[in-house]
Amino acid sequence: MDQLEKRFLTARKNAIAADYLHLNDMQRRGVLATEGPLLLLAGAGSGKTTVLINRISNLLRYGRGSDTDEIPVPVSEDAVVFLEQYAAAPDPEQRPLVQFLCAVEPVKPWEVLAITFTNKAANELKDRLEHMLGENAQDIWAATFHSACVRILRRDIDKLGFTRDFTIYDTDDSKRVIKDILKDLNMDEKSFPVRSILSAISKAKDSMQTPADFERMTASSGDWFKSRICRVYELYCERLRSANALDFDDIILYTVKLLQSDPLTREYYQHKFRYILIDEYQDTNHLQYLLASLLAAGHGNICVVGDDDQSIYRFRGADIENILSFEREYKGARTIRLEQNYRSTQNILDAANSVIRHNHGRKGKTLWTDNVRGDKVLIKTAFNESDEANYVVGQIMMAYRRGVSWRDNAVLYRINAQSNALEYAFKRNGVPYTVVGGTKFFDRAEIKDILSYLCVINNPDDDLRLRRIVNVPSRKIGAATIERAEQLAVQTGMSLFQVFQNSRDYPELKNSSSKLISFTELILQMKSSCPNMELIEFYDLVCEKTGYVRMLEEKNDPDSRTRLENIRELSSSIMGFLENQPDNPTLAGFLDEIALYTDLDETNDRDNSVTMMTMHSAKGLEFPYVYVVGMEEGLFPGNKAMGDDEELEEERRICYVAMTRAKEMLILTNARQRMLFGRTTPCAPSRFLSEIPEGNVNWIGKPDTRGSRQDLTDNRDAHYDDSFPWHRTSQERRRPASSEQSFRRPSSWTPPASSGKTSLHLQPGDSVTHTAFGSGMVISVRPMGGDALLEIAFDQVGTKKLMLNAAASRLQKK
DNA sequence: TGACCACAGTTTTTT
DNA sequence: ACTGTGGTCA
Repeated sequence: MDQLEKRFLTARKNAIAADYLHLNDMQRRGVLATEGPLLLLAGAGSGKTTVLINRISNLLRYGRGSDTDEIPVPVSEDAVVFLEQYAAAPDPEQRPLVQFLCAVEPVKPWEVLAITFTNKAANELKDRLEHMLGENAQDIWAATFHSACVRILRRDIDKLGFTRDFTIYDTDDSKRVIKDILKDLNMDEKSFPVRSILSAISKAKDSMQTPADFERMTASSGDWFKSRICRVYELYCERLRSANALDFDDIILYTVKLLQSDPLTREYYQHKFRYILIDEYQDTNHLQYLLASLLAAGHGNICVVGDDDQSIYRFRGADIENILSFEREYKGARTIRLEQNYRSTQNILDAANSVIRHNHGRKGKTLWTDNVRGDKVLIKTAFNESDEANYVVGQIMMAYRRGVSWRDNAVLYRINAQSNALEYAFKRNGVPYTVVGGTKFFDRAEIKDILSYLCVINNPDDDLRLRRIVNVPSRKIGAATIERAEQLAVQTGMSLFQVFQNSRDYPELKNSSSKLISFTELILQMKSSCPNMELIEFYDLVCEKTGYVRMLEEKNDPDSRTRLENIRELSSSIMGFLENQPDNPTLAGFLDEIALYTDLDETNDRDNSVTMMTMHSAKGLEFPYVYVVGMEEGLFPGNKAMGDDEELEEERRICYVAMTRAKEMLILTNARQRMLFGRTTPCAPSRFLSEIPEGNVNWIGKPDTRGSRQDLTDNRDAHYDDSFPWHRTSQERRRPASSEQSFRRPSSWTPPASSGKTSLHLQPGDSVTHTAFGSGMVISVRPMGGDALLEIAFDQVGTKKLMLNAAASRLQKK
């Protein structure tokens, strides 16, 4: 290689790097190292998504130009000089020419596969890519493991003996199947809990054990218990197969099987995906690892991003070993650590680092930051859970008066049950809050019912969902009838629906035959009108013709009203689907989307309330003020983790995740006694608290330095007197540049006045009574064209959105 | 076939 | 404390 070529290579690298000067050194290395296996260890708040996005943009712009010594075209002195100048002083105008000179096989969008775990993450990735790359980004496969696999299976699953219109069973569907099997096998649900059977099956699938493999394994151990479960597993697979259904594990499992068994399909995808990126690699299970390595085997360009310290999903199969042994699995892998944190203050990071250092099975990373030292981490020991809740709400109210928005606060807990005491205190003090998690929209019975109708219309042979809705609303088709029909279905090999249709031919169904047939006709009639209608009109038709809506209207109690509203809500998510997915606006397309998309409640950025959620749900989020409650032995770490090192380390990682959510201020609280599951028990402070260096904390009411009497008597107002390190105003504090700043409001902020024709003036925090929904608290008021959208948290029926003018006559301010 | 009562379980959650 | 479920009875 001559001198000029050497100069060219250096100049090329520098010129490409010049496009990424806004990144720090490590981030830029992650962007430019395009070839071969790469492990990106991205600590909390280290700008991981930014690296992913820029990495993809680099691939599309320059291909492997930044990471190869190839020189595709002869080099001229002029070109080298030009690049050297560009690298020294980049001029955006020149970029096209730079791209022309530096690119080595620029990557096509459809050659990139970017996999995430959640739809939310996938969408965020897509949005940011589109923002950076424009239309081009549309063709990048940015998807969750499951949606990518469904896409692959919809093309080729017939090679595995399913048909391409397979349905997807969610966890509830799977449970239903297990329950049915247990009944058939005369097995007791108490000795064989559905949950643990399901997890045993999931585990077997994760290690690619067929029921036969499973049997072989258990036969040698002679474990009767396991052999029963094995039988259930066997039947479970059979039933899903005959229903042409896949559960969530199957989606990955069969994709792996397909790729393993069918060379053509395998080679197609291995060739197609030149570059593979996998986010949150620490959360992958064994099957997902296999899938990734199968796909990457073609070009070998696999980049995994993750943080072993944030692996908190062991209970659902995540195998931390995948990330720990990446370098061993992929020869020649490079590792880049992103350790600069842009989120938290020094004190918060020091505290979090010290806690996580107590773990052994980890890669080892130490986060550092340029941010200010900030306030010390605050630990508050409260008397009991309601004292704790009052303290938290009091601190948040004090901060509010100083100009901190409600939404700048998050309260994190280990288990959902802890939210009760908090909600009570927040309600009583009129502080708006939102609980994340709990019952999901798509888990509500009425939603499942309506979706089941749609599934059955889409595919009448879907026995499972048919059974769910055949008698809802009541059509006088009872359990006995269904039981008999089911037996016939098994005997004849027909689906339940077919048996219903032919019920006149079977004496044992004679009595209910007319009811059954009018039901099947109802379904078929709807099915035939489906192709001729807009999906949204069809939805209304289904709601009406099935009598489901009428059933709820006739009941007319608060509960039914909520259900009706949810059904209407579902129609708006159909509209959302139609907006986003113009390519496949069919019923089948919608059902596919819905099956993998459980998380439609986009967190409303505009409503201003304190967020309450589990530490698990908080992963990936950040808040200026974070309260972690329930820092007690037995709760966090939980009793179930005691004495199990692996579990304890997982709890510690959860603690690390929770602590690193905080940007400015971290408050940890524990109670000296707590009522949980109806029992009050004394609690010792969590071991994690003592793992924080004393220099980084300020512990209020540490158990051995203060009596408990005081807390008992004036816990209601105690929080106003507690010292809180407010020695600096939040405006003086240095915060990293981020979009979160934009919604900070001045301290004089008052909620927008409600407008409109009524004399009712409401603002967040007001208590109201509604003639139908009972008493509640106004969470937000948003003016809207002469009217206002109210969001009210009712004590009995949950949070509702109402239009002020329409609701005014039924509302009264307390 | 539907209503009522007793009883058990109760981490964390996505797809 | 609370909720959901399964079994029993009218």
